[in-house]
Amino acid sequence: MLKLHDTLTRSERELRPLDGKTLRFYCCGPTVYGPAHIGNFRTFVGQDVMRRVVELSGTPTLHVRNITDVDDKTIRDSIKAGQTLADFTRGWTAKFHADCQALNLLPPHVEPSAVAHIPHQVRMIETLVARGHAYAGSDGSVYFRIASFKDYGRLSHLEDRELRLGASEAASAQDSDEYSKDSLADFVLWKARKPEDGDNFWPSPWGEGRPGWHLECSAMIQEYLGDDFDLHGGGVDLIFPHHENEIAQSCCATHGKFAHHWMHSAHLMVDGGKMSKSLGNLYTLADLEQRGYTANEVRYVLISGHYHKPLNFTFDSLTAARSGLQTLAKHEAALREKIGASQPPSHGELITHGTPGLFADAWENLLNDLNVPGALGCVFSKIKDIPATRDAWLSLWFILDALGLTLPPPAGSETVDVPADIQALAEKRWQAKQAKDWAASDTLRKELEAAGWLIKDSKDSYTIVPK
RNA sequence: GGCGAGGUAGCCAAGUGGUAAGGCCGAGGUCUGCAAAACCUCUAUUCGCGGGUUCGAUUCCCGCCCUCGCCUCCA
Repeated sequence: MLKLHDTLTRSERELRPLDGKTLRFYCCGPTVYGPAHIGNFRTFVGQDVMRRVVELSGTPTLHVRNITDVDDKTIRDSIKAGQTLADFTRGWTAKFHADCQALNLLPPHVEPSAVAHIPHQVRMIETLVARGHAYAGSDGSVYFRIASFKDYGRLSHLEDRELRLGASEAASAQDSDEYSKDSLADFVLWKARKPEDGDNFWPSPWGEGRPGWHLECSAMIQEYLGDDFDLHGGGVDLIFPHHENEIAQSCCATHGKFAHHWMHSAHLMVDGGKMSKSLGNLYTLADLEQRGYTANEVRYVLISGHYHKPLNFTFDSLTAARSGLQTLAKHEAALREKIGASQPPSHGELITHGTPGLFADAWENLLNDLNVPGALGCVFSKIKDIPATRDAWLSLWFILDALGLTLPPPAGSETVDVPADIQALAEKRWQAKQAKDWAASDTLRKELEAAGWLIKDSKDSYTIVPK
């Protein structure tokens, strides 16, 4: 049974499905107005490890992750791009899916889009208005009345004073919208149509407009997971206001408790500082692939720190990931050959037949609040002396699958096309070497190196690899 | 200012009231004509700083310093 830190109670709690069968959880997904960056993916990868551990423990999951395809940024940028909102977000959603697949993320069972659930959101607002938790402002927007929910601030542990402080700053901004609210800290559920929204508006009992950001998650959670569900996750920055607002909306619109467990991932930092576009250190998967790194290497880096601690991303860590994966791959390949196995077992096969076995210590680390670095340490400690048995091999894959790691071909095993002239030079060197003409042999090797090729000799043959 | 998360070797990063996993890099060795690969060995008397509790603290308590995040549209 997985013990997972819970943000709300600030303690580690066992993650038990409410219905005793399936772990039902929701993760806040991306806003599709551009490529997701590796910081976003740190959160998704962490959630993926959580899901894999739960499933490998024998508990099936119901994983729901939304696509935010309507908000200020998607509208703004789609208009800028001269595309309809639907066309614009479809493209970025496809890119997101491609990245997820490259990173070996298990696809959610349900991936609802905000635009496809406008009626659900409108219904939820109607309920909130009917129950006195929401009101229409003078500007045609609808707001949630924070004062009507006594537990507001419980997740983020913000006191009334802090909430008011934020509100007073908003007031100083003199945004005319703010005056439509009863309290400056109230947040918007339905945004009245504005000229800059273009064609992107929907009808509602309060006039044309579009839903506020926080509402979509609440509405789609109710639709797919009900009033109570097991776990909700996201990055730490979503704790406030996003998740706080979700709790308020959902608890007031339903009679449920909403999420029974909260998982938040710490931020990814770059070169010791925060990631931001202005600093030029915001990387996407494509950026890193262009520099020659693989998605699997990126995944390794993203899980190499505990999800609850800030992780510093550097290119050195990416290089270290490559070497580490290569070490694992080498031993795994040798083991596989010895036992005559072919393809690694699939996630599904491991769920039904897999056990931690030899790597029980690594598995314990994972069950202990997803201690991935600890688990990796256990794996590396044993991998060199792993017994040549099928059980050991399956146990290894049980852990690797929990981490969602795939292994690259061991270095030197891949076949590369060697140009004929290089091939000829290499052959000439081999002949010189066979004739024990070391001087000629070394000269030819240097020539080959200058051309970008390395010669690796073995007892009675050699291989040519690109430098 | 408030709230929260962190500060462990050159880099990344676990962990524990009893004297510091693992990875990467680096060094030495075995092997090799020399390399490469592989394998072996080594690399923090010390866990941000100062106090306290304790037989004993990196681990608990107090104070301080630093980093990061949130404080209404950021994973």
